[in-house]
Amino acid sequence: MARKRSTLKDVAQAVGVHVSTVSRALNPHTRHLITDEIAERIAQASRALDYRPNTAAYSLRTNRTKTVGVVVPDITNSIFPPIIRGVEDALLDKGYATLVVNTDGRREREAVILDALSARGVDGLVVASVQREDAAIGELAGQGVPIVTVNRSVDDPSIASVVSDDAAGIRMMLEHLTSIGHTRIAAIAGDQNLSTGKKRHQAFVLHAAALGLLAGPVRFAGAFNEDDGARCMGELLDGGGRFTAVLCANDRLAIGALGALRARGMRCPQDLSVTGFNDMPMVDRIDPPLTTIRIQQYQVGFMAAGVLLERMNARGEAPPARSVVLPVELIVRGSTAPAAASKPAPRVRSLTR
Amino acid sequence: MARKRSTLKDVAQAVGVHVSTVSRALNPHTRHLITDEIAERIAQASRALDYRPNTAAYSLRTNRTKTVGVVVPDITNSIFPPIIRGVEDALLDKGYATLVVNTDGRREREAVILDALSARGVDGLVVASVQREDAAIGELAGQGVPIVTVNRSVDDPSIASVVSDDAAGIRMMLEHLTSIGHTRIAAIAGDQNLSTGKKRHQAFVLHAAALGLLAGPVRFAGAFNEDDGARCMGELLDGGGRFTAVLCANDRLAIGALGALRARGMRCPQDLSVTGFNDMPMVDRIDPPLTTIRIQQYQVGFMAAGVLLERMNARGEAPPARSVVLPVELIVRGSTAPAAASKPAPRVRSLTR
DNA sequence: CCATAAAATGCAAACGATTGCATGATTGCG
DNA sequence: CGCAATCATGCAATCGTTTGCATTTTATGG
Repeated sequence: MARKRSTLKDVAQAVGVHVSTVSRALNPHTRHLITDEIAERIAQASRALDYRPNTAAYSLRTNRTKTVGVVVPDITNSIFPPIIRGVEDALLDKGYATLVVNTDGRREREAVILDALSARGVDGLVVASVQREDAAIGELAGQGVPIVTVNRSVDDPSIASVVSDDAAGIRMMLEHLTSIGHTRIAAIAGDQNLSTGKKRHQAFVLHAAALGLLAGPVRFAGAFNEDDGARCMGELLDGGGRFTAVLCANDRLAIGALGALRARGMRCPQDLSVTGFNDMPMVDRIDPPLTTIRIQQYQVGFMAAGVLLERMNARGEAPPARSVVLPVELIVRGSTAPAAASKPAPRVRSLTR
Repeated sequence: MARKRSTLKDVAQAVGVHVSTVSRALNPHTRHLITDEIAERIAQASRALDYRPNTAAYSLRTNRTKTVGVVVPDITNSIFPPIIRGVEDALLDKGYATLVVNTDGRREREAVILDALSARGVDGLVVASVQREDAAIGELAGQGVPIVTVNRSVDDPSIASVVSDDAAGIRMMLEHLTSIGHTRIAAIAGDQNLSTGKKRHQAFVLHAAALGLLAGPVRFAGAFNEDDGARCMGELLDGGGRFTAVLCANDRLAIGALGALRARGMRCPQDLSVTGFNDMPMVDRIDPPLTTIRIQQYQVGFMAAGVLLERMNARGEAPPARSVVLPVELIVRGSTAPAAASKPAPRVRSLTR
């Protein structure tokens, strides 16, 4: 970047030694091969000349790019930036740079994306956009590319992952709801092709039964977004089932659900309690503030980077896939209230159309 | 990344030509030097072998990395992801990868960051974290590094920039407020070392005078965040000046201000109107929904990438610095109401402490 | 049909680092 | 004091591309 970068050769010339000596002196790994005095002079000269190793040359020779790819559905979705931040922070001082790419959840685009990353020869991959069955990921892993999925996981247990404790989160939420008197609980579930969607829904079914409450009607959202949340809430309300709370598979669905509720002139939490999952930024500021499950977004990213480093540094065979699960926390806010104050969902048709 | 990548040599061998011929045939720029028939055979072989050029070797030889750095204060701040997305989208199909780094607004960290980018030899820089006077940026630009600032600009006009029309936004907001009867307007201004803080505040002063209204008390926030917004709002209320609306230099300040307002038992917009700037995601869902100025975040990023490409491709002297200003839009929501309904700020001390 | 210009391809030298091996210097020990 | 072992450094090949120049092939025109 600077006008004229100095190279190993320049430093070697300045000190009067061979370039290989400089290389060794500057590499902590081979530093011990060099006499202290010479090494010191080299260190000084390298500082004086502001020497920076040429990444391209290093990569070409060693076949390591010191770059990792981070694949997310959409960086614009505020669940991901903290995760990315965690990954970057964990990797930066290890000398790794981070290439973030967006798939928009589209399969074809994912192919193009992975192509671009592959062409750049990233040393490893942190993937947040994975589905439960993911051929592309499986193939790459099979080829020996270090991979760790984050936030979501694939069903294949041989792929390392760092996720949040979805099941515990749902259980805690259900316990919270029952503790304030709710017994009829509906759900807006997420995409069952995603581990988060699947796990959360399974937990809902399982723990609802265990707690002896009536799992109410369930709608499955196609995507984890506000529009689908609104649509599902509309369908639930139109469906005529009886319930006093709606458990949503994530915050965005919950936000959409709240919108649909309001559009029909109903109030949360007076008429219906609504819960989310993730504790996205700002959900504490919306109306009503959302009761949700807080996941450790930054930590998840940070740990994923750690697991990835472990795999990238494993010289021989890949270490056994680690599956890290981080604890979650229940955050009670204004969108849930005692069931006593709630009326069952009305059976009336929606007002408009 | 794949087990064993094929190289130019492999393709050359397969076709029975020299590697330089393959190189030329595959490069659109030199493609015309090669006989159509051979070129075609090379194209096929390269496809069959799934040949991908080695980025490291390319970079080493040409001294271009096909990588640009994007420097933001914090990717976690939801104003930036759409900008980054715009940059990435504009650059991806031109074959450029994007390295995003966070400075956290800290100067020392910025140095480290730029170091890391410099070491990686990025071809250009999109900088969103710039201050009005920025030595580091000026120096890099002086060294001939293609740079464009985004969202913010530096005072030095020789640095290219893509920003939103801050002045127009403030004018529109003031016009909106006066149109609904406000005449005494206070302000929470941003950091005057940032172009956005400075420009918006200048516009406030200028247009308030032009509209013949009473620019009320002003507080300067140190950072564009909720905490400082709350603090400033507190000071305004304690200050005892009279005003019916508070114009905040951005949404986060406004959100903090709303919090402080509520903490004192006052209501928005009944007691006081509050306005923001940027139209961040979710500000339409908070309570009350924020009246603000919508900036074209994605477009700003996209255009910045375009300007950068122009500079990176300029072989000889850098083209004259372009300064692009994108239009903004007034979004009226629930946080502003006619002044008639507002009572002047009370002169009482805050309730707690 | 040959000389010559033009077009197509091959050759080889970079780019800047790493690293196995060779060599020269030093040390230790008998 | 000499020989071997050890240590420090130098040598040179290598990674995969690009590209100026040399060389070969083809086309052109007299």
